[in-house]
Amino acid sequence: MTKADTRTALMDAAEQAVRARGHDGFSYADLSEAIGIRKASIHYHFPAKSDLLTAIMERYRDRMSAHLADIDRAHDSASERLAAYLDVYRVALQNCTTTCLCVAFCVGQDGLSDETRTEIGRFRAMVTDWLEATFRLGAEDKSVHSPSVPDEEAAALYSLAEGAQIAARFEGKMARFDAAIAQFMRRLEKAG
Amino acid sequence: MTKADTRTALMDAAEQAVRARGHDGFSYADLSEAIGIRKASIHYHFPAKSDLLTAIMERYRDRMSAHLADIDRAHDSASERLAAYLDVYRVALQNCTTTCLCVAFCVGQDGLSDETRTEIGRFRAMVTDWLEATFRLGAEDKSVHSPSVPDEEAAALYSLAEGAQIAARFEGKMARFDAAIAQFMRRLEKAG
DNA sequence: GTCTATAAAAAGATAGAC
DNA sequence: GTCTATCTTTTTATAGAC
Repeated sequence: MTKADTRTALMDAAEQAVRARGHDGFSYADLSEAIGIRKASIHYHFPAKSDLLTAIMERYRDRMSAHLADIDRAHDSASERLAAYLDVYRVALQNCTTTCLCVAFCVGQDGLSDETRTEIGRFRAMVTDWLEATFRLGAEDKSVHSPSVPDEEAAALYSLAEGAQIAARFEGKMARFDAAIAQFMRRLEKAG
Repeated sequence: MTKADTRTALMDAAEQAVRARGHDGFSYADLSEAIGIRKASIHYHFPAKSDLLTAIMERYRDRMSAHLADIDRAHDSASERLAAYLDVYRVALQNCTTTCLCVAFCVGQDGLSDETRTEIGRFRAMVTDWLEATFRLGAEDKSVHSPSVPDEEAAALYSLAEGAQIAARFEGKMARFDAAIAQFMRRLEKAG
């Protein structure tokens, strides 16, 4: 394993752990067991746990940024883009075993470093901006029914997506996620 | 302080701690400092931490049950009841310093005991049932505009309320909560 | 009921050999 | 880069005096 490989493996294991158990719910010992490396060696890659937490949040933001760009490339209408957005959150549930990293971090955020919280803030701002822009497009291309003001639509859909994850994760049923977003989905013009 | 008083003080401190930092984000040492009692003494009231967590979730369910009954007594229309419901979640934010206990517990739930999780399940079922019944009333009394099927409305509003809490708590702005629910609020008939 | 004393285990982190 | 060894602090919990 190269240095980069080990680093990636550590970040992968840490991200899964945070999403499943929260940032206080796992230790370097857990990662040690997960990827087969000694506890002390992890400190070479990430001196403090907060460095690791910041790194996975930063990576998540990059990933989401790429996701949103892909969505814009793949779909022209606001309705298709918003449906694809919700699908990202749906997939992140991993059959109700995890939430997205942002939801997992936001609870108990008082225990996070300033750096990690800054990353979360950047992530949320990016998603909110994209949603607002997409709802503005929806007002233009008429693909979203009974539209409200874009910033309220953005705030509502973001909250709905995260809340739906919490519910589905707790109940262990993907159907719970789909039920929560069903009403919104009916506001979207079917792709023709 | 009587035994009951100490028990209550411990539960109050624990509930605040879970809502602010998550169930892994506080220890008996924190409670010890908060209420002025030795760590060891806490074990007399709650032998294990999981007993304490279960107790506060159970109490929260009782409190919410009373809340919902109060709402039904105070308001006749579905629209007024749903507005009052959202206000409960608004108040629970305590100026963006805490979420409701249910949101705080649901993230990192894998670390909870079966007993605690059972209590959470009962809580969620109770709230979902009440929301469904209230949306059925809304279909009757026409106080909710463009109604969908009650169970989807219930799932959506529950998720919206919890997601709005996460957003407002992270951003530290009550306005964020209000923005997320604004669209829904406009579907409600103003009280006359 | 609450205290002191204690302990076993876990967590985050560092030093230095290889 | 990863290891062994070590350390400090924290966490949860128990025993027994008062």
